[in-house]
Order: sequence, then structure tokens, then C-alpha cells
Amino acid sequence: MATCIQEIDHDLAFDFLTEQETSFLEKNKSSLNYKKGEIILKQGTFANNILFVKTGLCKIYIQGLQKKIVLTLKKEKNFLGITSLYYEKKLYLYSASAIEDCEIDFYDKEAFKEVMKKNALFTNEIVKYLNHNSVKIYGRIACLAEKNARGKVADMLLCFANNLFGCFEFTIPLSRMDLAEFADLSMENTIRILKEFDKDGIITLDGKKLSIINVEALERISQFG
Amino acid sequence: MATCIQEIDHDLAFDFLTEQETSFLEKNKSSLNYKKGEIILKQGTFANNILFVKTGLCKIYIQGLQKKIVLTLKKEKNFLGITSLYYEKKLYLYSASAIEDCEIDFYDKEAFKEVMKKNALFTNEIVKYLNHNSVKIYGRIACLAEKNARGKVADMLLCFANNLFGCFEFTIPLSRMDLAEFADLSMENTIRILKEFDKDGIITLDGKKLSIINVEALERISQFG
DNA sequence: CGCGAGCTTGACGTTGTTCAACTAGAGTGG
DNA sequence: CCACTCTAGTTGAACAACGTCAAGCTCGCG
Repeated sequence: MATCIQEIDHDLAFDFLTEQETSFLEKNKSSLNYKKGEIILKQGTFANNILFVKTGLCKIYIQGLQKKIVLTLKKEKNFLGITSLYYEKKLYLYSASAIEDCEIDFYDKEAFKEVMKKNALFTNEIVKYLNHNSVKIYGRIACLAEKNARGKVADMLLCFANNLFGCFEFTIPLSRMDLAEFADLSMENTIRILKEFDKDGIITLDGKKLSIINVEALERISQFG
Repeated sequence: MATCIQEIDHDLAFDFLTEQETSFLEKNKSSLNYKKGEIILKQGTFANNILFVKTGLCKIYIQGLQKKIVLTLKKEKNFLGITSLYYEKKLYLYSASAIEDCEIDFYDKEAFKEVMKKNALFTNEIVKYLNHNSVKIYGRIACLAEKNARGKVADMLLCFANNLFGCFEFTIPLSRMDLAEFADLSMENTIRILKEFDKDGIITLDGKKLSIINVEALERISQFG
């Protein structure tokens, strides 16, 4: 149930466009580069664009009254801000920042909508995307509401391994504070649990270099604490 | 931020259908009645239908490994199961049960999809629905992740008042256990907090009869615990 | 009258947060 | 090259919030 990161390519939607529609969207597009740490999208600002992550990795989060809640991490070939397409208040519902350098396409929202109103197959792909999003979100809620601290940390590590790197040895792209936010825990507790996993021989952790030694144990902990 | 219940009418989508499409969907529809407490949809079963709540009130929840997480309550004129439209596994992602007697329309999924592929305006309305859903879900996550027990209970009561009844005096349609599930708390704690609100003169509660006396206080508690 | 389900209350234990002190490494200026 | 400062990471101890357990209550119903 490591269900926190978008792992499906959504550029497929563009294949359903006619040449004319493609060039229409191209005309209403601008591309921007973001450095690690920069804010791409700020929750509460006017939603004038649909964003598409061309390359890089970014963090999607909602800024609550007292704390930040990380919804998901998004890899390349994913949309951003589609949720604001028809939302009456016309504001972005979440913030996004670059975890690694990102290349982002900004589509004009009205142009995007116009294409959607004419091309049902394209719109269908957007529906698919939104559905996929919902699936992830449901998993995320279950994770936040149900798991204890050990479970959350284990789940997060598995998520990195399975969805982000595709292997069990990698360099964590986040600070300890970011990890804590992602797991929805205090930083101190997150660190303690990581050390514990290390001591128990489930992982080895040296700074940001992580190796998962015992996947089965992690999966067990993720499920049952 | 009482953000837990669907309050928008979504039957509008049907207005965008042609006569032919309407009768096509009618032919692929069946209506069923559910008594209070009955299960309408079971998470993990094959998703062959798109459901539409014609009348009544129902509870949407995901069954985690150890506990039940209530996503939202849905009133009449809301879709159910749309999230499973294009989900590769073709299973319902959540369960639904009737809180009050319900009348539900079951549309054949493939017929529904067929119409969606042809009618971009109809599909657009579905996108709106999905977006509205996402907005609610984000609010729900923020609520679960950020609020303390008192805040959760306060938020729940405000949610009933604002989104469900439209007034500050009503009969709660749920058992204490259901309330606890909805607030994501233990039943004992939920009861204790309700009593506390009563004692402090913020509400009066007699069995299931509730009056909200001090809305401002509740809102403050909902935000800051 | 007795039974059972739903509800309520108190005592207690666990989990995770908070606070405060301390360490290590990176960057800066003398 | 060495203080210095600043930030990120780490550790321990005290504390608060919730959940769990167990007992008792209430009310409707047979």
C-alpha cells in the first residue's frame, strides 16, 4: 500500500489531439525551469494555468492553518492544477515546489478548456488522469488515518523504492524535515524510527544514502505498525 | 473548513445529453431502493456500474486493514463510483452504505463511457464533478491530518449544520459509533468531547437531538483545537 | 421483570509531540 | 588556517493527547 506517488505517464492525452488542436495549445503554452526548492505553484493564487511536469520531481502539498500536508510527489509526465479546472473559486487548491530541478509547461486554462469542450477523447484522458489521482489520494488518506508512526515511515521508504527509484538502494532527495512532513510526523520521531530500522538491520542509512535490506519486514511494518 | 459533505447538485450533467443519449442511458439503467443501514456498494467488488443517488443520504468509506475511514457523506443528486470509471483494476475503491433510506440509479458503466466518448459537454460536467470531489477530499485530508480531537468533533458538527441540514438544530442521523468513525476518533473520546461542549454551553445535546448554541466558539475550536 | 444494545464514565497505558541541549559539517571572514 | 556562525541532524526527558479496558448505566422490548 505504498500509495503516495504518481507513477503513470499522462502525456498520452496529447496523442488524442488533432494537429490543429495541438498547435492551438502550443500557441497558448509557455515553458519554465525551476531550481530545486523553488515554489512552482502557490495555493490560493488565481488558477489561470494547467501545468504539465515535463521533467523533474515536485512536491504537492496543502498548507493548513498550522502545518503542511504533503499530498503526493509528482514525477515527469504528470499534470498539475487540473483540479482547479472548474472549481468555482478559480484558485489553486494546493502548492507545488521543486524537489529536483523541474521543467514545467504552462497551458492557458481557457485554451485548455476550449479543447476539452470539443474533443471528447482528450477529455476522457483527463478524466482518466483525475481518476488515477483520486485512487492515489484515497490510498494516502488510508495511510495517514490508519498507520502508526513506524508504519508511516516504512510506507514512505517503500514508496521511494517502488514508485520513484525502482530499486532498493538510493539517495533520498529530501531533508529530514521534508521526510517528516511527508510521513506526517515530527522530525524527531521520524529520525528515531529511521535509526531504529537501521539498528534492527531492516535498512542501512548513512546520511541520505539508504539501502533497504529487508523488504518483507518493511512491508509488514507498513501494514501492521 | 467544514469540508466533509457533498453539497452540490450534479444532475445537471444529464441536461447536456441529446434525447437519443438520454434514452440510451435510460435503457441501460436500473433503480433500486435501500433501507437505512444497508450496504449499497462494497469496496473491492467489480465496478460495473456508475451510481447516482436520487434521494437519501449515504456514507462513503474505505475499509482499511484495521479500521474504517469515512471519506464523506453524500446527499441526493450525487454520483457514486465514477472514480472507478477508468481505473485499470476495475474495482470499486470504496464502500457505500445508506444512512437514511436511499433511491439509487445504476447505470451500466460501458454505456456511460460510450456517451462520454461522444459528448464532450457531458464529459465536461463529469470532470466538474470529479474536481468538486477532489476539493472535498483535500479538505478532508487537511481535517484528518491537522485537527486535534476537539477540532474534529467541532468540524463534524458544523458540517452537519452547514452542509446537511442548513440550520443549527437537528437530529443527528448517526449512532455514537458512526460519529466516532466520521471524526476518526475512538467512540469514548467522541462522547467525552460532546459532553464537554454541552457542559461549556457551546451546544446542547440530548440523545440525538442537537442544538448549536455558540457557532463562533465551535468555529474557533474547529480551527485551533 | 430481565435482557441486550447502545451509551457513558473513570482509571490507566501508550504513542507521539515538544522542548532543550548537543553535534557535525559547510560557509565566511579575519 | 583557524575561529565563528549557521543550518541540518540527533538525542534524551518530560508531557499531553488519545486510545483501551472494564465497569456501570439506560431504555426499549420481549
